[in-house]
Amino acid sequence: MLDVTYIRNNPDLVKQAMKNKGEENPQIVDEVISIDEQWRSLVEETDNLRNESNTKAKKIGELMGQGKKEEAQEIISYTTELKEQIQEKEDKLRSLKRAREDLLLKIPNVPHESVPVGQTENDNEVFKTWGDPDKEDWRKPHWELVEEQGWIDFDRGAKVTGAGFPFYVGPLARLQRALINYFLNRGAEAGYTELQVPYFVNEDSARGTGQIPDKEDMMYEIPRDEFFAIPTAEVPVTNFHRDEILEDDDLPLYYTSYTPCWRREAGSYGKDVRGLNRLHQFDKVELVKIVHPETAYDELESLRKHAESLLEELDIPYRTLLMCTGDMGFTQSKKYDLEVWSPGQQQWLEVSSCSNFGSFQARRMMIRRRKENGDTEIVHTLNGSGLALPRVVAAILEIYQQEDGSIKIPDVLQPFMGTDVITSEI
RNA sequence: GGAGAGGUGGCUGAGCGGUCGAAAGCGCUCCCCUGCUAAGGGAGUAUACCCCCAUACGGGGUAUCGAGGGUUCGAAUCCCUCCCUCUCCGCCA
Repeated sequence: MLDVTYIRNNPDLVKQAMKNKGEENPQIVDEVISIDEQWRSLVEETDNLRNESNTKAKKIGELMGQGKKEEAQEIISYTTELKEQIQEKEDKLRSLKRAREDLLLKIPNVPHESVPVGQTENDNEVFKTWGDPDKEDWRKPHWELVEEQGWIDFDRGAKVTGAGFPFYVGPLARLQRALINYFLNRGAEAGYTELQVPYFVNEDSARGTGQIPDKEDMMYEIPRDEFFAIPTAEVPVTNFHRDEILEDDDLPLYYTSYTPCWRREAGSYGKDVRGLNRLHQFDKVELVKIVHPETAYDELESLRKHAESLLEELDIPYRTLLMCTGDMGFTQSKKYDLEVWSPGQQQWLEVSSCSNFGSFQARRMMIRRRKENGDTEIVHTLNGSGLALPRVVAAILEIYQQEDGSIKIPDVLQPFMGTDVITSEI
């Protein structure tokens, strides 16, 4: 959510940002400003009436104390009238505020000037390519391999829960655990504090990071207890500091957290959901930063580099995309996607998305910092995956597979695996 | 799940229908005194929003005493619903 004052002072800039992001109705900027104006003038009127009412109520108290009941009674009949007027205005105020809020929630974050303007994924900029994607490849897609070897059981997963909830068996379960450990350790080395978090969150938290309104369809719900299963660790981790005022000394805050993630993925079927490409439950190590507004874009670069370094250490070819305005998402001001090369599928798979949200999330969550002069200021938040497991696993299975169907283990994972190769016999 | 107690400012803790945004203590900040150490004196010290002044500073107002609703001219104080914490019982990893 953007600051209304900011919108009021920069209406054209916000409208242009909306157009660049492919939003169709930039005129809601004008609507917000108009409603805000009405709201503000009504606030003033209402506050004045309340002031009068408060003053009179005190007077009544005084008179009652002195036993002057009749005089008090006169004022009471006046304040009773006042009360009705106030109530009327309060109702109007409430509906104006809600209308303003509804519109504000429809205005996306303003992209940073370094973000390329564009409509679709074709306008994203290839920021960096690392390693050598093998375009002509004999290797099998990971789903064939894992089924042959019995490493991932999609069918039993479907029996036990449903499609998109696989079992990882034996060496594959161990491989995932190795990756989780590796990612968490690397996060710790880079200064991220590890958090173990609740896997269900309440409505306020879902609202804080922007899953609701609008995106509630992505989440599994537990209606009886009014919880949502987290679609990413971002939700509990960022909400960790909701409604807090942080000291400047505390900033920047870096957190990392491993969690399963649950996503309904309603409406996505077809070939890009094969195997590990898209699941309803998957594991992810998430990175979250809460930072001083002035350093946010530098923090985004270091976040991106950290995520990239993980892929480099695993020796997996990847490319980094700088997302264009139209493809970056509603809440982001700048975003990089990291994609690994899948030789078995001959395509790129997204394994991380590193974003700067500016003050957009923090404003909804009221995470602030204390400035030198005592004022408060909304902080900036960032997050990125470091990394999402299934597609990294898919890439490892495809890149590291050998002709006999065994999988070499990347060097950095061997200490966690206790072996340098996995075969069906393990 | 059952029974009881409670949720007040950074913390401790008063207040139980009017003059309470809230005593007192602690902590913190600034100033004064004291030539080290210790101690003493004074002032300040929640958040959000609106208005004035105007971009620093300042002034005025409104709301908030777990959350939401209600009673009342007036609620931290009374009533209702919900959330959370603590104690005992039950259950359990």
